[in-house]
Amino acid sequence: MSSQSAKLSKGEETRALILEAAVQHAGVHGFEALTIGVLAEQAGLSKSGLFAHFGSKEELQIATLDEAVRRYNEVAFIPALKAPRGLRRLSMVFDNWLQWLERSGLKACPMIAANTEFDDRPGPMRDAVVQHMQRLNQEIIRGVQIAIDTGEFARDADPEQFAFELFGIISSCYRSRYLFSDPAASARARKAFDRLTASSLARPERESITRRTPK
Amino acid sequence: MSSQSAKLSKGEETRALILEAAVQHAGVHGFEALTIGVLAEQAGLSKSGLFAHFGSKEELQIATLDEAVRRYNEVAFIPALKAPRGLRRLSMVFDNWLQWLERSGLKACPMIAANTEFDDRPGPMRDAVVQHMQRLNQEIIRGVQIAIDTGEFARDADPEQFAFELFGIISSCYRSRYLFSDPAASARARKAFDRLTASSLARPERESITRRTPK
DNA sequence: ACATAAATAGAACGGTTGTTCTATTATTTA
DNA sequence: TAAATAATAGAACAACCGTTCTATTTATGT
Repeated sequence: MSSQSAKLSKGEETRALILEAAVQHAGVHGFEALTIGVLAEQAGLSKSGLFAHFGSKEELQIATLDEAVRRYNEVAFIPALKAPRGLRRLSMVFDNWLQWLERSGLKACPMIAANTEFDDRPGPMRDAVVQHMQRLNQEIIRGVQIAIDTGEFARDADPEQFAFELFGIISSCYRSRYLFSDPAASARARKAFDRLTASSLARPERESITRRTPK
Repeated sequence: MSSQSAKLSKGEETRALILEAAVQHAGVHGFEALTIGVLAEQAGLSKSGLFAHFGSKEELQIATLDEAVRRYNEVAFIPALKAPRGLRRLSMVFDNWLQWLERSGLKACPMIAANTEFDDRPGPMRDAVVQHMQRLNQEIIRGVQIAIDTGEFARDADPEQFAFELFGIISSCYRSRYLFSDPAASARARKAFDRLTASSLARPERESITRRTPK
């Protein structure tokens, strides 16, 4: 089940090795702390040797973000597409999202780090973050639209609002986990997600669910 | 209506001036980028002159975070306490939270920056962040509990779950605003908040609200 | 195997980092 | 106003930053 390219040139090989360390480091210490020297030592290279692979620190940062997103898609998003269209797929996208750090062996999420680090600092790095996040947002919106099409969600459900709230749940889950060290974080996120989907369900189903604890 | 101390010593005065610049800088560029040199230049001081006020970079970071939290309480949280107990107060806490950056003239939120920057990096700075955020979380929980006591919220409403989701809405609002530049961000946050409170309302009210668009 | 190209090392660059000194001013207190 | 104290400046420190060179080693295509 090895997914990609058959043969890596020496350059591509070490580049991948560098990005492995870089993704890990960026998540924990941020993209600005992604220094050439530290990274070179961590990868067993000289500063100039590592530098030659990217040409500038900024390009290294962008390459690291790209790699993080690539991994997210590989271990979380794409696998969720094998779930049947509609609510179940949406639910799997959500579950995989919550688990993607453990799946890829990361201690912290580089995407979230990049998000807050560059959301108010114009430049190529910010542009890259915006592009990636917009795309992810669009995927969620599309997933909701599909759930409307299957008839599971109400026709007047609001995909953009759904995506907005979904991002919020993920954010809060990360804070609960890594800042508050709350073991119930994932359960709370699940509960929030269920409440979110319940409010989007087509009417007959929705009533039956909101009333399931009538007393 | 000038709230605090009558007279500032020269030291306290420049310290406040430094922290003004520091809070602004930390929000945009992060707490690690809170360098002595840049900050000294920005405040019109020598490096060593500024340094003497804090003793270490770490203490400067902590002082900056403390100042940011103090301001948040001053312009957002405390003013919301004059709203009547219960849902209306909770609603005002939420509104003021969404507006506190403009109210204090900040371009980015230092608390959120600190949150993602130190959530996975042990040390005194992380401890300070955790403490502040736990306290804020506790205030929200207490606000929900009050709304239960007034009878507005159902007796089985879950204050911790409410706080969890509230944090998520705020987070998502910031991303929508500053990363996506979405002018509808605040409106979406409001809508999410209304949906959140609706699901916590005492039964009679809740039914009347969830059914307000029966068709 | 050999020529060509790619990958890496090492030294050096000016600049900045946090921090520690010693002086020298300002400010407060008596 | 004089003495004591606090606030600030300036120079120096080793350590690191990103980047640019020139060599030298290693991998690649024929």
